Amino acid sequence: MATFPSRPTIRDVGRIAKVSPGTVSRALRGRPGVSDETRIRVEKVARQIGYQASRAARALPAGKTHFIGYHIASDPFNASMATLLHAMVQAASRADFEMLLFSSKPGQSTLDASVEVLQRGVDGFVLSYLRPDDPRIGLFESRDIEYVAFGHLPRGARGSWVDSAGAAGIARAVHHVAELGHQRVGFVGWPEGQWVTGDIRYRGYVEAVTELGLADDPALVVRVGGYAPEEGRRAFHQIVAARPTAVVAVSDNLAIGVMHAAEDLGLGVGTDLAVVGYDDIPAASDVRPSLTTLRQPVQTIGTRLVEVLLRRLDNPGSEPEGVEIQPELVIRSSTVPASPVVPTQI
Amino acid sequence: MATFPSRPTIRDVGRIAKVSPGTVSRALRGRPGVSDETRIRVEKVARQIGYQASRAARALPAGKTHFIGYHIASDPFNASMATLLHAMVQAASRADFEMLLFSSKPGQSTLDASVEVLQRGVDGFVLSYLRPDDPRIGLFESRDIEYVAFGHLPRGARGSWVDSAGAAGIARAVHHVAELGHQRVGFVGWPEGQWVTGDIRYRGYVEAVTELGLADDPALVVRVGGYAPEEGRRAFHQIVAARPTAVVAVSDNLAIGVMHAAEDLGLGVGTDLAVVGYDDIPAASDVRPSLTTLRQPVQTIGTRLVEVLLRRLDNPGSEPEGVEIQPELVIRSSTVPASPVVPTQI
DNA sequence: TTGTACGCGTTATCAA
DNA sequence: TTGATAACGCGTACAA
Repeated sequence: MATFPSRPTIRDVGRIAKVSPGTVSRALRGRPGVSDETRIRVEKVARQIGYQASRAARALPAGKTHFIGYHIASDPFNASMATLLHAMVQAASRADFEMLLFSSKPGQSTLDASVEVLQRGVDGFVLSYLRPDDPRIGLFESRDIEYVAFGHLPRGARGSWVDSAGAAGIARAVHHVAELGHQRVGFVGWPEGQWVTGDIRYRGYVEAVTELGLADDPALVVRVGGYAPEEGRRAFHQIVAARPTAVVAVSDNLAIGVMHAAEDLGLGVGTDLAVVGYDDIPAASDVRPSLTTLRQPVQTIGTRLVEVLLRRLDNPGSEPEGVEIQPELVIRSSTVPASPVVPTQI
Repeated sequence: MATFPSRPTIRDVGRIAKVSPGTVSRALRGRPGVSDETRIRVEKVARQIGYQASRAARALPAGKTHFIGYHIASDPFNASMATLLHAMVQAASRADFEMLLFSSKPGQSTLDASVEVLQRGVDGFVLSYLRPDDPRIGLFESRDIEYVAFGHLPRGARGSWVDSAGAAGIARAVHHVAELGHQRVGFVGWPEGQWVTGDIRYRGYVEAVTELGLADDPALVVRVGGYAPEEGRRAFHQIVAARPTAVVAVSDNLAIGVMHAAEDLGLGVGTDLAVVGYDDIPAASDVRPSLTTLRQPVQTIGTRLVEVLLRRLDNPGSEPEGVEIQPELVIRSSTVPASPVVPTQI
């Protein structure tokens, strides 16, 4: 690569390839109206001098920034973030897009932060942590901004989304422990109406319990607002009086908290109490007993999110897509046949 | 906020505030030559109509993109990534900068990926996973590109960096287990010369062992190339013949692997074998026994990284800064007084 | 203290 | 198939 004193521009390419800047642009962007011969020559020169179009200069006339915005939350328990982001960045780069990270300034709403980034220029958004009444949806839909959500959309939203099949997944978990002989299956979830995805997972629990004729006791259900294992621990203490012999949680972190609570109470996880998580974060295989869980293929999800978004960006009129990915039940040591004995009381 | 049909531009602000676009720019960017009265009026109008300068239009004439590039690696075991990125994004946004994520395309080197984003336009880089002979350093220094590294720099590099005090931290861990009575302390590290930070941590181990007069047996030291607990597990199997009663690892994930190996061998962690990790990832408090570890304040590190970089971006002539942050030894259940009994043999 | 005019690197339009 | 030219929205000299 010839070393240039400063960044080579489209004019440099043009001068060397003996064509006008306009032709260089057409050739490199794959637009029609360029002879194959010229296109090849231009591409070769561009490669040789290491030409890369300036983002800014490209965005200005075209009105397209080639940026995808992602609002990053402060969630220290999200162990899969690195994987998700990496997958998104990879998928984006394949289509010549880049991921722009932003977050809310202290006291600023996610909505306002999104508006700010939007005004500065992004072509679309990937949304996480979506609430049922999330104002971002209204904003984007009213302004025709493309978005795709990680997680099912609330009723009424007409956008694209990618999610693991939460209802089916949780139902699968309930079936699994039921097959092991458990009758009283607890559920540790998030507050109703907090996350769309959380509500769906709860639905899977209810459906499975009903279908299987398991104990349908409201005292077996508990909801927590956060993500930390500690919340799962407190949660289990709240339902232990209802004598669950198995617990299904909406996340691995909460499930690990349940395991800690069992330890507090002298209950043996796997023996006295079966526990199932959701996500399959690395810690799920690190804890002892290792945690049975529903594996969410985060990498695939990240890739699909971006692919779906880019497809809509390419043809704005197209139908929104919803992609559901079946989570895989990974059976480990936290679920073994139910103990015939009633668990120890506190 | 008045709703604009499309993005409000600097002209819109000017028209409403009854000043020229030039004055709007000067007022909003805090440049001299604007009366306080005018500046306040302009700022008010800008706020009212929700004006945000277009990134592209701003970058073009100024030659400054207000982007910080970060090469995101695919490391599923990096549980702190979300926290680090969030801290960096926050710190950047305070100074009106944004974080741009990029990664290497399949088969592409980190260097080439960096050159690509650089040509497209970024003002500086935050570097992770830095190797002693990392070619990025030469590139950036020869082209006067500002960068700051998460981790100590290799000898000869003259850039800024932020790191936890790895040598002091590991030494602190060795002192801790020595105080508990351990004489044969193993070390699970990365291959020499692989990561600058890894070599420094090893130095802390050697120094402490020497200073304390502990067993200085090469068979107590083992290095692994990866990050997965499984690597730590294999590592411990390799050094168990040297009869360590304590092990210090360069990461929590490796330490957790050591705990698994102890389980394989029927050794009780905390009783037969003391284990210390590094990082304090969430899983460190999830495993049982909970893991004693050196807490790396990732959030602080992320903030400082960006602050240090921005300071150099502001005054390019300034001296590079090196910031060392003391890790905190968090004592948990994996380190208890040494057992008087020789550990079980395989 | 403020306004005007130019240019940044690219893409789109229109003419050749 | 190609070249010339006019934006795109902003920052900044320079002029007023």
